Amino acid sequence: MTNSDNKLPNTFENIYAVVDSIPFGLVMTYSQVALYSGVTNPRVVGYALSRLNTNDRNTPWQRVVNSRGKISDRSQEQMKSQRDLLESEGVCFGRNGRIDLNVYGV
DNA sequence: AATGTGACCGCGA
DNA sequence: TTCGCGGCCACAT
Repeated sequence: MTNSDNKLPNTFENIYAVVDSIPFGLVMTYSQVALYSGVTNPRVVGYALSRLNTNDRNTPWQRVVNSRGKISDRSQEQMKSQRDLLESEGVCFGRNGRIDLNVYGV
């Protein structure tokens, strides 16, 4: 066991681990994921998730939304699939496409 | 080593 | 209430 083996796992691994822990049917904001994974800036979480597209994992990326309870801007295609996936988990979207974080938040 | 970039967030208008 | 702008930090090049 060398000293270099003591270093913490890289940021992405931490982020993915937290996202993996989000329960079925619930959502977390980027800020929350950042907080729980030890990252200071929530933007990094979005960055990590965007890189997830290329790595196939069973990570429930759809359960991460922004602080307003809305799906973050991206291609229409991706946004629609995220919404579909969440609705299939029983998450209800309000009138302006918002999720009530007091109900579905962790 | 330096610069660019982003699935964010909070605040002021 | 919605919209625009700046600040933030870690990954990519």
